[in-house]
Amino acid sequence: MRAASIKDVATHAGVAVGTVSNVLNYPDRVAEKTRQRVLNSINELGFIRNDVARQLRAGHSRTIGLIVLDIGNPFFTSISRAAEDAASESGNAVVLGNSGHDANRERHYIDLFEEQRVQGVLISPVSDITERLSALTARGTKVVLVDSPSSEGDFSSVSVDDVHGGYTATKHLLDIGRRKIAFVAGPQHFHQVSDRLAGARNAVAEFPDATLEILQGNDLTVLAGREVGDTLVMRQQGELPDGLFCANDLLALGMIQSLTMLHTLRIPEDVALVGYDDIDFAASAVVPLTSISQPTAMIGRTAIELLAEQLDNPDAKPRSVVFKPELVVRASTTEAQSHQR
Amino acid sequence: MRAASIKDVATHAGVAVGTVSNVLNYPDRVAEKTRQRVLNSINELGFIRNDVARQLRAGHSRTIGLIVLDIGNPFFTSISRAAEDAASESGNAVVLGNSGHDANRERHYIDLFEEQRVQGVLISPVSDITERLSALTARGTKVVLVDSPSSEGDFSSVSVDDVHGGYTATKHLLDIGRRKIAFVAGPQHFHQVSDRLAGARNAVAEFPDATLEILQGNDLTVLAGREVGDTLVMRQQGELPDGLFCANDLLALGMIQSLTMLHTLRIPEDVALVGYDDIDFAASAVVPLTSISQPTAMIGRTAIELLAEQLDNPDAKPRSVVFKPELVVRASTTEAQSHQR
DNA sequence: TCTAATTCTTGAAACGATTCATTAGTACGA
DNA sequence: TCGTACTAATGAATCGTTTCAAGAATTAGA
Repeated sequence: MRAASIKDVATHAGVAVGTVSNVLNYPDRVAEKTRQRVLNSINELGFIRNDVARQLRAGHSRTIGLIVLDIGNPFFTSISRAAEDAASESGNAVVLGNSGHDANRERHYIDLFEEQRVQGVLISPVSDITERLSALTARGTKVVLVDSPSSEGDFSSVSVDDVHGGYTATKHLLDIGRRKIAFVAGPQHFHQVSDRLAGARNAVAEFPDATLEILQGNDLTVLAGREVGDTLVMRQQGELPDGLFCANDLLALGMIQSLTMLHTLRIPEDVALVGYDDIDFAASAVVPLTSISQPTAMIGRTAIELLAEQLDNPDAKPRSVVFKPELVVRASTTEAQSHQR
Repeated sequence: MRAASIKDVATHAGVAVGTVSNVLNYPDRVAEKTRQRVLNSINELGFIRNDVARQLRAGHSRTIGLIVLDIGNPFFTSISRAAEDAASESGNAVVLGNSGHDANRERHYIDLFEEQRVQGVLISPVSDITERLSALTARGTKVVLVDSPSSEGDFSSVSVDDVHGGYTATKHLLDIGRRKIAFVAGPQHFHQVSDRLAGARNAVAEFPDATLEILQGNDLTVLAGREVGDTLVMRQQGELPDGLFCANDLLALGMIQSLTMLHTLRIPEDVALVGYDDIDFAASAVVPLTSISQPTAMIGRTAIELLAEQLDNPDAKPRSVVFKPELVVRASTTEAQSHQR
């Protein structure tokens, strides 16, 4: 009941193991007649090549590890889907690990991937693990940072200019006349949060009569957004911001939920709202959400390409690609509520 | 620059390779002094165990393959997260493959996983691939069907009683007095769709004055839901259904989007709405969605357990677990719009 | 001090593929 | 018929572990 090996096939076909291997890898080195005989044996025995043995001999696998911060966030789902597609074009598979913003799980996955001798690791880091990643690189496993700029240029990286995105989002609110801006934050040690806030600050600084308030959420989830929103709706009318910029779309969806609950506040008339990431659910929210679109498909694909670069030319300098995010205007910031899509 | 092997460690520590292996796998077979010496060498050389070689020797990997229908659907994300957690408790890793309802990609992943000699495959099948899966089993790779009942009892399976779920959803609409029911379908060759419809039929049959209409969507996505919704809002007032049951939440969210767009229809007063899956975004929709909750975490975890069962006892009969889904009532079907959560 | 029992350590074999230097076989021209 | 040139096929070595029978070293008991 043991799975058939190349040796079994060789015996069955009456040839040497090397010949079977050639049939699989260099078919035209083998005479037509022999090849047919071997192929028949392969079918008859139900032989499936053992990739583990192949990898051992080759010294590396056909696998790429991807470690994301939150698989429940459509932003990362979308990236991983793109990475998977791009990788499979070159015959590689992507193994997905979900750190869930937990440094221990992150470490666990790095260890696992290194033991599995993956070709490379794409990672959206939770914590500062430059050291661990350098060790990885030193031993030959390539690393590409995803959605995180390379601090010292040690690694290749794909990222999106979050400061610029934060600026764009906030500038848009200011441009439509809002002056009492609030930033709905997530935990500020997430660089995504602090960078977007920095951008918001830059934009507000350009308008002397504008103010920026920070509403602290304790996570980047819908629930956290609702919690922040609930505190907001309790305020006096005059103390409300008229422009809200949320650190991501999940927060923004939670905000919408809270703000529309009592039907006392109108979006965007009373409060205009901008999210970040432009996830699919943002476009299909009941008040379609203006958001900052990140090219997730490009991010995933580029990560794979940067990795391929490193693999093809081991001495290549790491390269960083930074995308510019784009504003997508929808009903949550447009007074004339057009219903077009 | 080649990664250090166990042999390098042995040389460096002045012991035999077998001893290094023992330090890693059976530490108490090795004298304290020797063990320390070996551990030092391991650290100094930055040795990382090569899991590929280990697997080759062991004959199997520590990896489990999971093939889902749509990684963009939070239903599957949630299952895979649970499976991953459960697997990691026993030191196994889950490799995720996304078939995207495409039979070719499905086949591709099965091949890949078999070549990688994964311990087992958890799969939510697109097409009827019983034959291919039987071949897998015959060669020693265990199979567990996920969200799909085992047709002939050939494989272990975890599923949820979709007929019952469809019944429950529809019965709820009938119980709150709705009689003109419509089922918003996805492609009917998805068994999830046809089963839920069957349940809906059963419920409607219990009420002589009730009717059931089928609105055909061409996918199980938010966009498809909007398309169906758009055709619906064009209808005359009298021809509208007063109770809608959507084949899944994504469709339902699209429906809400369309129905509320023109502010001519009220949910639930004019049309009550029930979805299916109870994804996170259902609870946080602006009209919180009544839905049929599936125990996704349990599904993922149980799939891993069923697999473990097969692995521990290769002769164990396949076992099928069927969960009952549960109705979760929210504002989309409750006239007295309570704002509690 | 000697023997027996116990604990440590050794190193070759095995896992299943690929590689590559050799050998075997074939075809052709002289 | 022989030699040359080429194509096919062979099978041992290799990748980095784990396993395990056997040998070496240590300890305990008398």
